[in-house]
Amino acid sequence: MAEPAEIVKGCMVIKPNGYAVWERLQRELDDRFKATDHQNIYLPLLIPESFLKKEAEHVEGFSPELAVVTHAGGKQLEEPYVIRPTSETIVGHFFAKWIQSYRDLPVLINQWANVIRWELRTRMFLRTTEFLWQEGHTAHASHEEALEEVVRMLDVYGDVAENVMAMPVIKGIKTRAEKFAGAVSSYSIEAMMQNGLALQAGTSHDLGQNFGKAFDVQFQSKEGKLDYVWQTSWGVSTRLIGGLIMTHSDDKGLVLPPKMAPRKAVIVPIFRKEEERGAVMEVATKLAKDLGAHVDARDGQSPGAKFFHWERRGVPVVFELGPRDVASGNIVLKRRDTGTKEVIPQTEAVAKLAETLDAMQHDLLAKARQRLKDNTVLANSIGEVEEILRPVTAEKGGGKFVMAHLKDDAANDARIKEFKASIRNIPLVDEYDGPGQCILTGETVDRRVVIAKSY
RNA sequence: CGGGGCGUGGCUCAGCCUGGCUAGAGCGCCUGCUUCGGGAGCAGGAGGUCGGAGGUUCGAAUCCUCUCGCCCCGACCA
Repeated sequence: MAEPAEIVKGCMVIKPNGYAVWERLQRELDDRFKATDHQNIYLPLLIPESFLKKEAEHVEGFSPELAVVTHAGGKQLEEPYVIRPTSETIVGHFFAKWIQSYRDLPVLINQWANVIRWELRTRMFLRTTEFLWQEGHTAHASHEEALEEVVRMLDVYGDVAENVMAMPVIKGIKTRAEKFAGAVSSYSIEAMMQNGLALQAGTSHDLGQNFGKAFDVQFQSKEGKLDYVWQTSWGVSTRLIGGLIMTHSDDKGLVLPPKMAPRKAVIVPIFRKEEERGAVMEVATKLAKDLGAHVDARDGQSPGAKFFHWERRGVPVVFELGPRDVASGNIVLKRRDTGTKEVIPQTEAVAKLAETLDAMQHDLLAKARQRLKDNTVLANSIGEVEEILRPVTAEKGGGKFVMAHLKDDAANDARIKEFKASIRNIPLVDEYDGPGQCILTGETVDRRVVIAKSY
């Protein structure tokens, strides 16, 4: 799917199979953005350095990871440009130009782009120096409306994660210590990987009027009063591909939920003699058309090699078609996730494929949900939490989502960090026992939070 | 930035400690024949300024100095 770029630190080359998965994700997300009235735009890659500094918390949060262009055209620039780590500041500038009246609101835009964050430690797909993502930016006339947008887009992310990627997530609010630099509050979807580690799979931020004030984005209300706009921003990235891989893959390689698979089915033709070839290829070509499948007609590769090839790439269904099947009017269907093989009449192939893809999509989600459930535990003391999570590492696995009552306070986040775990989020929906006493401060908090080790 | 590893045909690496003949292997690639229902076999073949610079030496992939880069593990993060 991808390989390290090698020539550029922390970057990767996303190869055709990986990029095709990204394109599927883009399609699913973009359709939903459009369906909720958002429009795509494109903003500059470079941002004047001074822009970043306009929002104090924002610059503080991002400064350490900025790549800065100081020279261009053979000369030193008067003001350096920052390569965007995200575009809130540049959006702020243009919102100020575009918005004067409540009639101009809401502004609902999205950008598909690449960004650069000079992280100290990178990891394929999960944290690369450059990554692809989408960033939605909206401006609203009221805080209520902005908050609705924040939750609406979080729901879109949750929908794609669960119903397309078959990756169950927990929606919730980040603690104040973990929120986006410059936001009033941040919402996230958190997924659990096969090793039990958490992956922040998407975020949606309530920016309040912070950027509105920093960039002077004012509008005149119906009542004639001037006010700053209420903004949101939300994004998911190529990290989702990493999440997909780590949610479903097995020892044999990638497993793609049918809805994420660029190729849902492949037919591997099998023939021994030249005279068998014609008959097999004829049937294979015809069936491929009906099935929307790809025929692997490569010469010089044995059928066995082809089976392994597609298996490793996660193609949901591989059909085997040989002289025997041509003679009997059957075809062999192999399902990727379970590995089960079935001989079916060719006439039923189309229906059987659809049925199998549906079942696989459903089963992968069910399996992932079960894993999430099995690895979520309750804890009622900090000692318990620490005991469960301290030994967990990405390599050793054994990760859990530990549900505990904990107050949203930076000191508490810091205590959790002592054993390298973190508060993933405060779930929007409390599936447990409601209010309880904070395991650190003893104060009453209204629900349990998710504590885990994460990528 | 701290710790560790690596740079030698397209890929993965051996060779380096203890300098010496024509720099090797596996995989991949090319040609031919036989194969083909779970990674085929045989035969022949192409392909390398040993990351870069300097030094020591009769002689350097190997020793020394400098340098560049990448990967992995910790502190920041979608």
